[in-house]
Amino acid sequence: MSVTIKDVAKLANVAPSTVSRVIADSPRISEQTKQKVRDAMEELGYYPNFIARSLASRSTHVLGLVMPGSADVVFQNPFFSNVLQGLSESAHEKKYALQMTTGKKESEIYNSVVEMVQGRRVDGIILLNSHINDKIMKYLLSTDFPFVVIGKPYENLDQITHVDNDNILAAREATEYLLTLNHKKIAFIGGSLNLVVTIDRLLGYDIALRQAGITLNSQYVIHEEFLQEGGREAISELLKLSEPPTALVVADDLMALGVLKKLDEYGVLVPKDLSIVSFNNVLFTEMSKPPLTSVDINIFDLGYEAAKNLIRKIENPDEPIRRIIIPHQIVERSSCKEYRSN
Amino acid sequence: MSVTIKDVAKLANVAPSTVSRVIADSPRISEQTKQKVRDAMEELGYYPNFIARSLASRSTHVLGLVMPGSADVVFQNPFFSNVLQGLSESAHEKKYALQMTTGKKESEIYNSVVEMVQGRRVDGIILLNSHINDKIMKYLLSTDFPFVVIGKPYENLDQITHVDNDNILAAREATEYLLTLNHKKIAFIGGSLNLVVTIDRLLGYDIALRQAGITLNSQYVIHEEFLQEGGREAISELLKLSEPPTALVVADDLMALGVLKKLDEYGVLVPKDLSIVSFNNVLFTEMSKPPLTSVDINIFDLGYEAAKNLIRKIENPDEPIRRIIIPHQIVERSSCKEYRSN
DNA sequence: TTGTAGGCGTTATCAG
DNA sequence: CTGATAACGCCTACAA
Repeated sequence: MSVTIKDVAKLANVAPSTVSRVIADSPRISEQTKQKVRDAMEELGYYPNFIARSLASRSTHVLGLVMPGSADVVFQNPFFSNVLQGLSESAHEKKYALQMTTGKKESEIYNSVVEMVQGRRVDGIILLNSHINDKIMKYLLSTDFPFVVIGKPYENLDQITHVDNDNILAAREATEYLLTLNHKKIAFIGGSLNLVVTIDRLLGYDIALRQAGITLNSQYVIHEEFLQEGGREAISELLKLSEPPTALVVADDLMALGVLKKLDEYGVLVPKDLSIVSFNNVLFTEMSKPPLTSVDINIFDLGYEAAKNLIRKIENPDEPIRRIIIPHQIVERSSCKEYRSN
Repeated sequence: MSVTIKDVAKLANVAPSTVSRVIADSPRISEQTKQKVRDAMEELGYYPNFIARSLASRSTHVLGLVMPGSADVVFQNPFFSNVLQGLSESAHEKKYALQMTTGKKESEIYNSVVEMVQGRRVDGIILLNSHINDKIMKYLLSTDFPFVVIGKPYENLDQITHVDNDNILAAREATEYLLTLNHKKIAFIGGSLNLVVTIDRLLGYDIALRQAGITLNSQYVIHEEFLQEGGREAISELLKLSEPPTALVVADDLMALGVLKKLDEYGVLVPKDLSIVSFNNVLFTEMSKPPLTSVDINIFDLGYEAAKNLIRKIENPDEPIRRIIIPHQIVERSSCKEYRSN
């Protein structure tokens, strides 16, 4: 069928094993024969068969990416494209391919992962969306198959290499930014408490308030899905309060966009009546009306580092467990304003 | 190392080939031995090695997705996540994995594709972003390796299975919609003319105008990248005209968002002063201010059908070339208004 | 219905 | 520095 190592060997008058060595650029082959073999490869249009190579070398040079359920809203979030871009670029630089797996239900995804791992389809795995009680993480940990998580594992922190932001600090800073602007009544709108990101950002918010001597008002904390629809629901509840907040910490840009929309419907002006700071700093934050002040978490880097460290781990089993923290910074735009009590 | 077909064979007291047949659920094996073998597999925790299976059967059950350059703006477009979602779901249903390949430059991407194909890494390939003079398409065509394109090939239309919208019609309808609202001065803002989508949408726009007896004003046609930044550049040129348009056909939602932003800066009100209809109907169209009237092209389906038809083609080489057209429909929101001349 | 043996295209381990 | 030869784990005639 297609041209194999044997054909090349024959044409170059060497043994197949020699050709193999030339492919690997082994230093123990004379430049002369190398050239001879390369010419033969060229002439025949030879390309190594990756599958055969994988089988023999027991490594695929493929990274597996576990995606949120295909019906999942997370998919729609620009966050996703951004990590993917980082992962993709990093993998490509190191000559690794990226393979993704999905499923509709959690259990389906779990099975896909098991198949990937046991079936030796990939050399390592990247986990997105760290949440409480993650079975996949536990499984991976039990098989000690190379993997990294983007975000922060809920358990076994010191046994899992992960790439994350310091979300506690980030949320704290975001909240402090609002406090600096003289806001006292600051609400928090976040996604599901099953997600570790939500937990961390809520924590940071809480810490900032405490330090400012403000006790957390439980009516000011709302959890919705990380989707704009969620943000919209949340807002009406807040506005009904007898003492509505003057500022909002929103855990995701897309949600913030929904909030903005809803506020507009209610005739609430941003930032005049209400200030908003959100997270992620995705593309459209500067396109919204008003442009959103958002915490840039450098999503691309999250992906880039994740792939990079996974590959490290694959190629060097003794690589220590690492916790990589990607820096963040508040990007000020026009959704916040100093509060004046009159 | 890990448990193989031989271990199972031994435990079940059968030959390895029998185990192989049980895996393939061959009808020529008695239910009795099947059960016996399955029990053994269960007991040993056996999982077939995909790599070995691929090598022997000469098929990988992997689809290759060729992505735009990793630095490319297209990556940022929600369009991308949406096709991916469709591809992913479809592939998963048929038990195929999805593998992506990137590169920064066109040539790098080309090489990745050749490697994928010659290296037998994948069983078929999905091409995104059809443009003029696509070398990858030509290469694939020359090797008659299974592939489908999402969008419309520029050449060899009848030799390439592709999944597309009727973009000419869609653009025509979008323009007619504006004409119905009494607009006469309608401008077109599109992406690069290298992209077939742009060509088609421009064509549809032109047809609609002609039919309405309006001759195309070349100053009304502007091409920019499919990114919001592009949209913003475009707008200032238009507003400088002595007879600025009263309506805009914008070839992409993200661009339209940029346009909206720019218009806002210039104090132009939408839809009062200017009507806008755009394409794709991605998530944020309903979140913008004002919500955008957009042509829904059912992006998910584009992806879903692409994967589905590629798999068909892989599993049945005699499958005819197909042209699959995904329907579209205008979703009316608040960015268009009837034009009154006074 | 089941077993035997060879092959898929490489890499790896020995020799030499 | 290079050549045999045996894996890698599974599939598939062919034989029984």
